[in-house]
Formats: sequence, structure tokens, C-alpha cells
Amino acid sequence: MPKKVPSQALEVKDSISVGAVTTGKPLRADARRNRELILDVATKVFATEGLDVPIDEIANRAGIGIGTVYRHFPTKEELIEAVVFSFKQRLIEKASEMLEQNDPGQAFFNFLSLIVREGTGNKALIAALSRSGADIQRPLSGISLNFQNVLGELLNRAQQAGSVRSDIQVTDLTAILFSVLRTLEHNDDSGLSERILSVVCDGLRGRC
Amino acid sequence: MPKKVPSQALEVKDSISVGAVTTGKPLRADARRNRELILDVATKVFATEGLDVPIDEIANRAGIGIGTVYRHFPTKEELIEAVVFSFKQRLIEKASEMLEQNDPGQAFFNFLSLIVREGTGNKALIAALSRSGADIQRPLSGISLNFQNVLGELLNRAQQAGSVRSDIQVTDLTAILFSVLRTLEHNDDSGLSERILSVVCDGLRGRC
Amino acid sequence: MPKKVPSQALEVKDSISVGAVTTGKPLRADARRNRELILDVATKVFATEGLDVPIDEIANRAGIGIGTVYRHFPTKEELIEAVVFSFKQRLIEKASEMLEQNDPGQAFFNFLSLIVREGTGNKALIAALSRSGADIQRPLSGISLNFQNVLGELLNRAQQAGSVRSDIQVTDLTAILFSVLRTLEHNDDSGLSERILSVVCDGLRGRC
Amino acid sequence: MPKKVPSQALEVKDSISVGAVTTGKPLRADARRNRELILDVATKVFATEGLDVPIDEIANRAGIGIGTVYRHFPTKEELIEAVVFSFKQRLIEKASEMLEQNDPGQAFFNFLSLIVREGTGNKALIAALSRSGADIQRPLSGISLNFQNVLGELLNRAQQAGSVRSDIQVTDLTAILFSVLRTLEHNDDSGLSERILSVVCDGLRGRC
DNA sequence: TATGAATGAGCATTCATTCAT
DNA sequence: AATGAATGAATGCTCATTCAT
Repeated sequence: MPKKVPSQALEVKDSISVGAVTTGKPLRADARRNRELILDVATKVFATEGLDVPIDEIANRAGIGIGTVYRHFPTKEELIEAVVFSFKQRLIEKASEMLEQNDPGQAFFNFLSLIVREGTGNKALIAALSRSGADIQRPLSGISLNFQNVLGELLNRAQQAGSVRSDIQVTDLTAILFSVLRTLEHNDDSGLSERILSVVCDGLRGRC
Repeated sequence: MPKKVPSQALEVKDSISVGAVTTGKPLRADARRNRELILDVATKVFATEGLDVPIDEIANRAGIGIGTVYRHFPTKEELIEAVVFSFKQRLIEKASEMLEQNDPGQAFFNFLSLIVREGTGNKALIAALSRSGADIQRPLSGISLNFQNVLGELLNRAQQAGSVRSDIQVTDLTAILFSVLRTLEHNDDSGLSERILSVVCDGLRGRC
Repeated sequence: MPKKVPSQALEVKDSISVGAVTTGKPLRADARRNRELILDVATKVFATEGLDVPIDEIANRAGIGIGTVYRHFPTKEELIEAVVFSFKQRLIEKASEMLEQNDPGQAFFNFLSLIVREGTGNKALIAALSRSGADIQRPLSGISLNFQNVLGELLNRAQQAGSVRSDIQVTDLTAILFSVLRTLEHNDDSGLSERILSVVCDGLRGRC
Repeated sequence: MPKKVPSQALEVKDSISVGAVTTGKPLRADARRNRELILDVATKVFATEGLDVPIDEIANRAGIGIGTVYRHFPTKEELIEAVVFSFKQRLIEKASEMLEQNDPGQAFFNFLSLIVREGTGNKALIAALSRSGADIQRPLSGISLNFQNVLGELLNRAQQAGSVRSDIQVTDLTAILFSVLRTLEHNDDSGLSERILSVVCDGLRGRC
């Protein structure tokens, strides 16, 4: 039985080329701390205020210099991607957990529900995902590919169990998910989330 | 037998003065031409490149001076709204036509289908709907209200005819539409559109 | 005994080259009317809001087109000068009246008092005068010369009567006047006007 | 025997952070140099060309980027105020020195004389004073209040010594000073300055 | 002549990114 | 490594002036 991935996704920083330069060296302790700090703050700030927040703002709220932010993430774009990365990482963990469940249909719909719950009102998740996820044509790599894989796994099982209509593909699903999240971007009315989720789930079950 | 839509929803002003000041005077021939030119260009540009395109760009592509754009639309915001206005206007017209149809369910789903078809890859349309769909709390006015009214009419009839689940509200619907459009923003793959539309429609019919 | 100049200073329009093109032809009736209208509005608007008011504003308030304003005053600068012109014209009239008085000292100080009273809170008078009047080196011509002449006349007589210290020159005086007016630009507190006027008058009488 | 000015008026902050945010940290060497450079250039440029000079111009003349100007003074207004600040600061120092003199009347008139000398042809100084002198209603704060305090001190003593008429108030005085400076704005003819100063001083002594 | 539409240089301000300390 | 100062392209908007109707 697979152990749970540590929820903080810490082992990322140097082996995978997200942000910073990809040297083989592990980061110094303080640097690693800063990297995480930036990521945390950025995640929070992006989540609440959207991606238009200037880098200065993030540096300030993190209590560090702009230069430091840029040292870790040479580009705003890369910072955003790193944030997305963490999100996807978290979602992947959750998905893995769900895969353990017995009922494939249940697992699948639970996951959808989870995403909707996490994403409601989270501007960063949405805006960020919409960048890397909405463009379906683009071939995926790294984390996004992983994410898609787990999602596909969940989907397949549910389809094989007859809980989800069979003509749907993973890419359709991601598209739908991102789209729903975006809708909830400005609305934290949970009633709305529920109803939309319900519509989507019913729709995925297929015509009666 | 379907009644005609309440005239309130239909008598959208059709001649002049959207954005800018609403004087009674019709625009001079050349001004009207320019106004429409700007609107056309803006619509296209916004649709393809998003709302961040600078006004200069629009002016250039239209082959006119910046000042002219600002004469017609004193604010970028107003230009956007004018673009949105046209879109909603078109959709309202279509919706009105659909209301003539005998089968309320058919009418409703046809309209959804229409919107999806028109909206695929069209950022401006998405922005348009996002105004009435994204921020649900904000009370609507003018064209957006009209749009919501026609949509509500279509929805109600379909619900009374039992073609659509009854817990759905107009605002949910706009949210969903918006959501779907957003998804199709970067994807003109028609297969995707079809499947998503299908999922949404099935979902709206309700659990079997 | 000289008749009073008509207070509206109408005979200006074509013989003196202020504003418009200096053709010999008198203006058509409606043109003349417009010219005066513009001047009136500009005077009032400049007086209350300062010289930064856009020409559009003036045209609008006058209920005519911008083009018309520009036809009469090819440049904003010229419109301003025309406004100044009227002011000076009025002051010249008044000064002429004062010259009729028996007591030269009285006449002189009355005139100062008049200017202060008229100028208090009148942004246009002040800003305008400060343009054409504050630069003392520049040789005067036209109306400004006239103005200076009358003022000089008042001054001379008062000096000869021993009511004003003799080292003061007309240019000093205009400078002082403009300066006082500017001070009162933003203050309509009449107490202040009084005291400043009093200081200046006492100062002009000379050391006791 | 003249007491020292109340320390409140003197302890103007002298090191850093005028305009911008007032953090406790001293500026880095290069930053301080730039800040002063900007201030110098701005002072000179404002003084000679008025406050309408674009920020670009100032940046160019200082040989630095626009952004740098904005880093130090987030707003044009703040830059202007900083310039004003320096001026008033200098004047306050001078005034404090004068307060040391034995003869209160002498001290007072010397200060006036100083201001006139410094202010002749200096648009920035004029703007500076105009902040505290032009709009008398507005309650003062910070440096302007300090300035007014020292000036008031000088005035009071001179009045108590019988050298200045007693109906004059500090605000009248600033107004007058402002007024005189405005007059000298475009004129560096020292004869003019002298005569005007003389008139004002005599006027302030009061009717004989 | 009158009108007001068109023009575009000009300006304040922001922000991602680079670089000296 | 960290810092934060410097940079300057980019952007929304204004307004004097010109010109077609």
C-alpha cells in the first residue's frame, strides 16, 4: 500500500526543473526556506487577488527583497507555474488516495467534488490552471502529465464500472474541470458550486 | 402555446449611443462608420487576443487615431462594454426567435447549442457572458438584464415542460454557460465542444 | 466731459487684432453674437475654474461647436488674451472715470481698491493678467499700453499731489497690483483683501 | 531678551524620507545620492520653468530613468511637495537665526528681505509659499505649520515691539509674502524688488 | 459659416526585469 | 545569496488643433 506523499511536496525544488536554475546542487537551507516562503505567499496572494499582483507585492508580503524572488523564479511566469505545480501536486496526492477506494464511480465523483471545493474562490488555482490546463492541444509534460494520468486512471475505472459515459476523454474532463473552476472564481456561494457540480456529475453519468 | 417574450426584453435600443453619452442625435455618417469600425475591430481583437490589448492597437488596426476611439468610447471599459453589448444583443435576438418554437425543451437546448457554437474560441463573447455570469451577486441592468430575462424565459418554459431539472436557476445557467465558453476559449476542436455540450445538456436534464 | 465708454466694449472686434483674423470687414451679425457669447462664457468659466479648462468645455457651455470657437480665436492663447483684453478695457473705463475726480490721491487709491474688489476670487483676471502683465520687461502695446497709460496718469497725479511716494513707477505699480490679485486668487475672505489693500496703500504713501 | 524658538518649530526631520514612505532605514548611498540629485534638478527646473514640467524632463536632466524618480517620489505631487519642503526648511532655519537677533523689528524685516532676495525669479520657492499662503482656509500641517510658527513668532515680537502694525496676522503675512514673490517671479530687476519690498515694509509698519 | 469628428503628441504612472552593493 | 535601487517600455487617457461635412 503506497505511503502518502508528504503533503507539502518539498522534494521538488532541485530535481525537477521548475523555477530556479536546474543545477544538480541542493539548495542551501535558507534558500530552500525562502523558496518555500515565496511559494506560500504567492499561492495565497494569487489565490485571493489574482495573477495581476505585482512581484513587489509578493516580495513585500514575504518580507524579502524582490531580487530574492527573482533569484528563485527568474520570471513571473515561472513563479506562477511553480504555484500551479504545487496545486497539481496536491491534487495528485488526493487523487492517489481516492484511487484506493473500492467503488471506482464513487472515487471519481468524490475527486470532482474535491476539486470544486478546493477551487471555489481560489483565483490562483483557477487562473493558473487555466493557463497550463485550458489549452488542451498542447502536449503535456512533467507534473501536468502526471496529473492527467491520475485523472485518466480515475476516469477509466469509473467508465469501466459503467459509472461514467464512455465517450468522454481525459482532456474533455480537464477542460470541464477548469471551466467549472473558472466559473466559481468570483463566487463563493456554495449553493452555486453544489448545483453546478451536480449538473456536471449528472452529465458525466450520461443520458438516462 | 408559447407567448411572445415580454416586449421589455426585446426593445433593446438598436441605433446609437452605446457607451459615450446618450444624446438623441444620430451620428454623422462618417462617425457612425468609425464607431462601427472600432466596434468590429475591437470585437475581433478582443475575441482573439483577450481584453488586455491596448487601445492603441485597436486604433492602429482600425487605421484611425487613438483619439477617435476615445471620442466614441471614453474609457476602455466602455468599449469593452459596448462589445459585450453587441454580443448580448445578438444572443437576445436569437433567443427570441427560439422562443417562437413549439417545443420549449427543444428551444432551450437549441439555444445552448447556439451559444456554444458561437462562443467557441471567441474571447469577447466569453467576456460578454462573464459580465452577467461571473459575478452573480452584482445586480444586473440594461442589456444584461434583458439577456437574463430571455434566458430565464427559455429556462422556465423548459422546466415547466419537464425538460430541465427544476432546481436550476437562471444565474446558475449563465454561470454554466460562461463556464463552458471559457473552456472552449482556446479550443476550437469541435469534437470537444460537442461532448461538453452534451454533458452539460444531459446534466441539465437531471438525474435519470 | 467724456462720455462713458459702452461697458460692453463691442467696437473691438475687427479694427484691433485681437483674436480672429484681422480683415477689414465687420463680422456678420450672428458671428458677432457668437464672438461675444464665447467671450462671455470664457470669461466666466476662466474666472471660476482657471485657465486649464479645455476649449471643449467652453464651447459646450456656450452651446456652440468647438470649431466655432476656433474660428473666432485661432488659439486658446488668443482667447485668453481676448478675455484679458475685455478686463483691461473695463478697468480702463473705470480708471478714466476716476480721473474725473478732484482729489488725485483719492482717485488713485479708489482705483486700487476697485481692482482688488473686482479681482478677488477671479481666477481668470488674475491668471490672465499675470501672463500679460507680470512680465514687466516686455514692451507693451495695444490695450495693455493704454491700461498702463491711464494707470500712470492716476499715479502721476497722486504723486504730484504728494499722496504717493515719488520713487514708485508705473511698472512697479502694475507688478504690485498683479501680485496682490494673485494672492487673492484662492481667497474670497474679504477681511484679507482689506488688510492687504491697506498695507499696500500705506506702503505706497511712503515712510512716515 | 528673545527666547529661543519653541523647539517644535525647529526639530524638522533632516535626514531621510520626505515624500515616499517614511521607513526608519537610512537610504543606501547611491539611493541617497539619486534622491538628492532628483531633488536638486527638480528644484532648479521647477524654479525656472514652473511646475508643468513633465517628470520625464526631470529624469532626463538628472540623467536617470523615470522609474527612479517614481521610486523616490511616487507621485509628481509628492516630488513637488518635497521640493517645497526643502525650501521651507531652509527658510525656517534662517528665521530661527534671525530670532536670535536682539531687535525684533530688525529681525522681522530682515527676514522679509531675505525671502524676497531668495525668491526673486524662483518659481519653486513661490510655489512653496503658495502652499501655505495661497489657500488660507486649509489647515496646515508638518513643515508648513512649522514655517508658519516661526514666521508668527517673528511677527509677534515685532508687533509687541511696536515695529509692525498690530492688525496683521500670520496668514496675512504669508499671503503678502506669497504675493510679492509671485510678482518677482519673472523679474529679476533688483530695483523692482527693492522698491516693492520697501513698499511692503512701510505698509506693514502702518499708517503714519 | 458652423459643426463636431479626427488626430496624435504629450503626460502620469505601473511593473517586470536587471544589476550594483 | 540577499537586497532593493534603477530601468524604461508600456498603457490609459487628455486636449489643443485641424479638417471634412
